[in-house]
Amino acid sequence: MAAIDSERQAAIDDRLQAGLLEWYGVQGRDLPWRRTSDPYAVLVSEVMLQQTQVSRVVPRFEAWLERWPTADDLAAAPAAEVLAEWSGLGYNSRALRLHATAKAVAEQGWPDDEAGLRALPGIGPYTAAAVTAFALRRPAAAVDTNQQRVLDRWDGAAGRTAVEVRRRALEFVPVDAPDAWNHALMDLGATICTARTARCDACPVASDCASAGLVDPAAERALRRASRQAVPFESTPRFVRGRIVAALVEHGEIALPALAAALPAGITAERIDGALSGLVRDGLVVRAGDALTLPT
DNA sequence: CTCCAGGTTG
DNA sequence: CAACCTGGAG
Repeated sequence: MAAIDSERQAAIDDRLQAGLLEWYGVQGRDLPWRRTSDPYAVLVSEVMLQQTQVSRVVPRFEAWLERWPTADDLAAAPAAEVLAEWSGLGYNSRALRLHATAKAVAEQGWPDDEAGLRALPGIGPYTAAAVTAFALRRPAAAVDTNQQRVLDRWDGAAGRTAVEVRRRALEFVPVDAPDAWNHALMDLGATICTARTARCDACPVASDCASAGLVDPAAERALRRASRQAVPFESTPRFVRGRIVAALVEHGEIALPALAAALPAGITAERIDGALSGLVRDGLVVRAGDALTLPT
C-alpha cells in the first residue's frame, strides 16, 4: 500500500531530520559566516564558497568584510579594487557580479524573497536559496553538490534531476531552523558522506539511510558520467551542423528562408541559427546575402 | 603532468 | 551545454 509506504518514509524522514540536527549541534563547524544573518555577509561567503574550499575562504572572507563591511561600502568601491581584493579566488567575473549586486542593493535594498534574490547578478538557484535560508531564515533548500549527494544516498536514488532533488530537499527543511538544517546537510557531505568515501560507521543517520554500507563511489561516478553523456545526438549542435552541411551537399545552394524546410523537422529556429553562424565562422558554409553555399 | 570539481551565465 | 578559473586529486 502506498499509504503505508509513505507513512514509513515519513517516519524515516523524521528520524533523519532529528538525527542530523542533533549531530550538527555537537559536530557542526563553527564558521565566521554562520555567526551572522546579514544578507551581505552571507552572500559574500556563498559566492566565495562556490569555487573555493572552506579553509581558504575563511581568511579571505574576513579580510573582505573588514574592508567593505556593508553592501553600500562595496557598491562605492572602484571595480579595480574589488578585483584586486578578489585576486587568487578565481572567476573574476563573479567578483564583478557581486559588485553589481552590491550596487543594486545599495539602490533598492535587499529583495525579501528567493525569487527576488534570484534576479540579482551572479545569484542562481543555489545562492538564492542559501541567502534565503541563512539570512532571511526562511525555508529554502540550498542544494549544492554535497547536499545532492547526501540526499541521493539517503534515498538510494542516484541520477535524479536537479529539480527532483530540490523538491525532495525541501521536504526536510524545518520551518524553524532552515539555516541549521542546510548547514547540517552540507557538513555531513563535507566531512562524513564525501564524494570519494562514505564513512557510514561515523554517520549519525546511517540507520535510516538506504545506502548505509552500500555506497560505491566508483559506481556513482560512472553513473554521473553516463547520465551526463545521455544527451541524444539529435539534440546536439553537431547534429544540426551536420544536417546543414548535408543539405548543402544535396542541393548545392539554399536560400536562407528555405533552409529550415531542407532540414529534418523539429529543429528550432534558434538551433538552426546558432549552428549556421558557427558553420560560417568556421568557414564550412559561405553566406552571400541570402544564399548559402559550401566553400569552393 | 593532466584532469576535474563547482554554480552561474549566455 | 560550454566557458569561466583555480586548487587539489590522480
